[in-house]
Amino acid sequence: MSEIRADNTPAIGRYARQRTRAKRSDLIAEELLRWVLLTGKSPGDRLPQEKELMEMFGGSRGTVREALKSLEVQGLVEVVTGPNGGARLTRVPEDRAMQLLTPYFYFKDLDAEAIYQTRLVLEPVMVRAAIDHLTEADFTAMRQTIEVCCDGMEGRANPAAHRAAELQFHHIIANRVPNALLRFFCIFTNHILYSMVTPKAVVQGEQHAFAHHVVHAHVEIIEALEARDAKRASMLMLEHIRTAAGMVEDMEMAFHQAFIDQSMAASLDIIATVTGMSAFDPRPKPASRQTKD
Amino acid sequence: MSEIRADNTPAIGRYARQRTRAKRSDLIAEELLRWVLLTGKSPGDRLPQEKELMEMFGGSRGTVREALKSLEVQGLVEVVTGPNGGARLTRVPEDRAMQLLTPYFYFKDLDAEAIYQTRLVLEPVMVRAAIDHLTEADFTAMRQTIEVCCDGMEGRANPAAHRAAELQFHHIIANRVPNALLRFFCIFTNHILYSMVTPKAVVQGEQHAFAHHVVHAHVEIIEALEARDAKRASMLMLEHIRTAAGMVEDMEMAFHQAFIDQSMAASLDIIATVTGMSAFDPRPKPASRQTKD
DNA sequence: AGATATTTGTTCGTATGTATT
DNA sequence: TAATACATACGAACAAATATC
Repeated sequence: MSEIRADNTPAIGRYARQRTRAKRSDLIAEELLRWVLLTGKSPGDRLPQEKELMEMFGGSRGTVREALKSLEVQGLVEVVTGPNGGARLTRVPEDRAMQLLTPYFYFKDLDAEAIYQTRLVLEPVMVRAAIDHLTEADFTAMRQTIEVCCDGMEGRANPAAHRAAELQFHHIIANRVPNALLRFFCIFTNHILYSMVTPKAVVQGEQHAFAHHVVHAHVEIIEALEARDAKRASMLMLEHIRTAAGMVEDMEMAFHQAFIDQSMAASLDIIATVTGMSAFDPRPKPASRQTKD
Repeated sequence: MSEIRADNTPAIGRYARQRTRAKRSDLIAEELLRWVLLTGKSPGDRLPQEKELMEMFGGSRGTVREALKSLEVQGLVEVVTGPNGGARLTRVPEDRAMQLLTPYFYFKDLDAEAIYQTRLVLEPVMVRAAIDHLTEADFTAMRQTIEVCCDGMEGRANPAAHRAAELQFHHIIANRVPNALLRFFCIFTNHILYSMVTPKAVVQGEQHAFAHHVVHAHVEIIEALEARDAKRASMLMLEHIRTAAGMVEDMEMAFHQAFIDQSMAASLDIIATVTGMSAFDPRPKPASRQTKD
């Protein structure tokens, strides 16, 4: 009745139409979170331990643990073993938030154009917002990224590090945007660009012109930033992104279709995992009730 | 070595420094996700069932279930009971993604200024991006939101519905932005505004001037949109947000400090929950082994 | 429509690992 | 070092949901 919506326009603030009946563990997670917020807990405060939770919500150990798992995955609590252990309320770490949002774009077929269009909007604004908050350490770090880029162009740094450095430059600026919402958007955009575009761009050798442009632009931008010339810095950034976007499109870069998080891509042995799951067994298996020699 | 970072600048693509030893269920969740991506599964495809997963990863039922729970919470899989049931790969629903990201801003102390600053950047761009993709149904829906606003001003619609309609107008436009990344940012910004600002703004009666401005601006914007006049529509939107931002600041609106998700705020009996947990017991408790009769 | 088989959901009891004291 | 408190993990059984016949 009070709901207004065009065909596929979901109403704001409406959540998971549960096609299946809500599970008990989900209900408990919800209730627990509500309880935590309403009792005014702050980050660091302890939640009741598992036994108490079992009593409070009338679930078994396994169920309560699944509920806790839910909150843990969302980055809302951390849980540790030992005396004084248990679940503690936490601030959601920034990387966790990005990690949680990334899969949403898995099947969205984001291409370089979409990402660069977004950067074109955000990065100049970002520069204006951050320029008065950049520290000496930031400038030093930014210059370091440029050095790595130079090394990369001459083969003295590996391509992955080179690419990372290019984006790290933007990350350093983004990190000084005071507005948490805007800041997150800036950082996440670079994160997603890094996640999706790195591999192919790095593999191909033809990005020399691209790399050259990046260094040149970054140097100019640093100068404007140090002079605290917001207008010029913003304008340079706009031109930089615009130019880079054009070059990237020319490079006809391919994306990994099922783009894998950097966390995985970094640590993985893809081959081993694909060829046989036998490769898996990080721990020698708890062996709870096996004879121990 | 290859890592370059200013003081608190986290490197892009780096993830949860695990302060505690990784849990087995987390490892399994990670491996499973990797396996799913590498075997080229598409949304809708089935994952192995619990029994198989236990063999694949060498964990007990409970452990495997916690891993599955992790993926489920992230919106990556849905799991159903019955024959041909089990976990299926899914596209992460948009509302799920927003839900996951929202808690990150719990303790960020976002204020109206920050949100409106972000809208000021995004909304005019959003208008340009969406203008060629708005349908007749969209215009109809937008006009309906305006009607509700008018009703609200005259007390014929409840304040909550009134406020929702105001934002729904923007949501309809945002929903037609083709760029998935930009679209998400626009929608999420409105979502967070709705989550944080609604209650107080609605409670206070003094928003009449605000409501009046909104209706006026929205009517003008619709006209420009229907004329497919991107420049004018964008400019009107910019003015609209700027004006609204000023009025909102004057209204000195308070936020709920521990802002509770709409999903919760909607369904909750806060009082009941606070006064006594006894109020909780959505199901009469499985009563697995209790006498039944 | 009803019975049945399949697969997840939940429970209990118990053992193991780990950090604090 | 030993005792303690807590999470982590295992395994077997039963409950509930759902597709198929």
